[in-house]
Amino acid sequence: MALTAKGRATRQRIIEGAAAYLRSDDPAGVTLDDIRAITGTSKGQIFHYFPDGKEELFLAVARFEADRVLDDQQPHLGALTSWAAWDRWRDSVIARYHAQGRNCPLGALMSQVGSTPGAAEVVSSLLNRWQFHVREGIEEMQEAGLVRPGVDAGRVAAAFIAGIQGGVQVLRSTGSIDHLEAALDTLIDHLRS
Amino acid sequence: MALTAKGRATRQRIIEGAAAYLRSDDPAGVTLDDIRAITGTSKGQIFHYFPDGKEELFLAVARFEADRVLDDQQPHLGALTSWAAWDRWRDSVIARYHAQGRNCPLGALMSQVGSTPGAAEVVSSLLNRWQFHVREGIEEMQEAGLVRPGVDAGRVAAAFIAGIQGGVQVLRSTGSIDHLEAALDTLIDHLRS
DNA sequence: ACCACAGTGGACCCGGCGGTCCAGAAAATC
DNA sequence: GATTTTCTGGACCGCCGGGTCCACTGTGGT
Repeated sequence: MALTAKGRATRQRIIEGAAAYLRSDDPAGVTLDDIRAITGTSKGQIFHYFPDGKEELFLAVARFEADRVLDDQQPHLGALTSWAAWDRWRDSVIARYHAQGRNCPLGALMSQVGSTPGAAEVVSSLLNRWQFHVREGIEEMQEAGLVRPGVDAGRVAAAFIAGIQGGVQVLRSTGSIDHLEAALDTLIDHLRS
Repeated sequence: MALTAKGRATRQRIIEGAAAYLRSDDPAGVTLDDIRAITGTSKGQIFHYFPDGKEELFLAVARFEADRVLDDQQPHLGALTSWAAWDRWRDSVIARYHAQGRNCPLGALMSQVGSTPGAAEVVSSLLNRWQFHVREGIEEMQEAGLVRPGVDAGRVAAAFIAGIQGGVQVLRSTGSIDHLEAALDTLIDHLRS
């Protein structure tokens, strides 16, 4: 399948349209017809660009969204070298999810994990990269003498990832962002102590 | 709808069978026909006991599972009055989810949240009760002088809930229980410091 | 013994959704 | 400008799954 410039544009339009739609609705209930309508395309095009149908399209959306998640935290996430930087990162995460409300792109991915095998790998990769950045940040703080050397950077980074994921999940379920804030603040406190 | 003893038994059989099945499979893909087959019943019975169909049945399952989640952590969760008790609780949570692997009853509930309104309330209530017990534990430890009074019990309890939820979610996505352990250990460490 | 109502089984209906197919428009290649 | 390839539109199909219906079988009360 060789794509022309026009073809690539259409394919991208489908992915981004589907992503936006999945972000704002129950992923399980989204149909190809919805996406067709939203993106102003036709069934023919969807299956032209994604021969394996829904699964392939959703996987492409998952990859697209996974990249967005980390991009939205930059440049803060990439340079956690001072307490002020940590606070800025914290604020950016809170702000992002606060704005997004209960509609989480990652949630859409997660719920696909069970069904499609490739999705698990996308989520896994995202989580790894995320945790890596946090761990780097902790280690840099340790080198700068700002965090106690006894702290296990890998372990605390893992706790951050868990706390954020859980906080977002609670946000999705209850609409309250308190848990996300509590998790971030408590763990940053822990680093400071 | 007056239920005889037999009726109640059948109704319960449906709920428990459905719960077990939902626990071990992708919730979104489970059909009434699956449940009918598993529980050895018929369509007629399902709609006899759950007139509103799938939604009502799933809600009943959700309530059933929500109770189980807390019951499985007892008696530890109800008496977090010493460091040893906290460790036992930690171990029981890890053991439970380790045994359960990537199949999480709460996950099934969560993915229903978007669709059915009642599910949100069930999850919300579960999370509240859970967090309440943890908070009580922290406060008791403070009263006993084992935890620094400066710790905000409510906030740290919220962080625990977030950490556990996130840890379980990572477990579901990647199959690794490391994040759950890291979250619990880091937060308990935080209390100890 | 009878009757009323709970319990049970399963055939059936119908709408929705993923997926197929093909014909025609646009565009690249020569 | 002819031909080949890509792109687009939409009619159509088949299956699957939730829900309905009704006939039949217990079962408990009087």
